[in-house]
Amino acid sequence: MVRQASGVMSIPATVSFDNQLPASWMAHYNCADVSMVTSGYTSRLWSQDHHPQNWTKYQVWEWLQQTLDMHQIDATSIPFQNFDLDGRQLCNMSFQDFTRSAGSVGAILFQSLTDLKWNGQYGQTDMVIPGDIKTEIDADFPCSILPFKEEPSFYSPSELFDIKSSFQPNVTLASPAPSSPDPKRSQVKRHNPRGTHLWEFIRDILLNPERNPGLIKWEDRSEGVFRFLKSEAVAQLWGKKKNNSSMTYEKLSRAMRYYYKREILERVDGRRLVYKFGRNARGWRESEK
DNA sequence: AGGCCTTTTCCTGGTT
DNA sequence: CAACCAGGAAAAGGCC
Repeated sequence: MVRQASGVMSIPATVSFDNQLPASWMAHYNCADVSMVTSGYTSRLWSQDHHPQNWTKYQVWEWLQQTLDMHQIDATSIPFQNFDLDGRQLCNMSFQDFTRSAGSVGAILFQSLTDLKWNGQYGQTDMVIPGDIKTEIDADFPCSILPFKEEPSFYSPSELFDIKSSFQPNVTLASPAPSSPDPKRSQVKRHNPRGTHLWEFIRDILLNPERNPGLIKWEDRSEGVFRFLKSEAVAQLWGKKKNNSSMTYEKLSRAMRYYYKREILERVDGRRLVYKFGRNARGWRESEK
């Protein structure tokens, strides 16, 4: 049987980088309003009225992640702890500081920051994404589509609600960063970026109510119970993300059922299209203190 | 190269 | 009957 290529990306289930983030980042992350972070955050991050100079450490971290994602650079290839800085400190770094802190990737980071400082927008120089949706795509799909699609515009603007996972630290980075900038480790590593797991994709739709066109809704926000309103539409969107035009709710739901065993989801009996986040699902609570 | 992991695909059978 | 739900089985791909 010939099966369709799907361009699947996956992340080891066991990855966690909670212990790699500087304490200050985690503190910020824990205190952050998740809905703010996932919806308007990225656009605010790039906007003129939020100059890099004024970034918090957490925003620096966000920028770092998104820039790496844009360039398909493995996040583990740079020592994140060298960027435990706020925006002011970051803006004071010279080109040499960047290369010292991140090897060859430092040049890319320097370029990104320079663009943001002077243009208020990144990607003026080398991005191939056309038009007005560029920034939005970059921000919203930091690690999903660029690597496989030459033309990310296959996402129509209406589909550009945030499907992003970058705000969730425990899935985006895979392994401990090296303690010092090793030139070999710091080389640009062109491999497939971390994809988003299905449950994260679902979660991120839920966390963007204002931009989620009635696909999934919370049934019980505090308990993590949610319901699919447009099951096939969600499946189609998931399929698009995976470059798989034959995705259906039937198949998506099979993948969802595999999460029961791993306690990422809990079964909700007797209610059609209803699921509940389990103890191993992260990042969906309003406050995760 | 091979094993692990997360889906994807298909299927049988049951339920709403 | 259509749309779901439950899982088994096998395989696709990606990653290490």
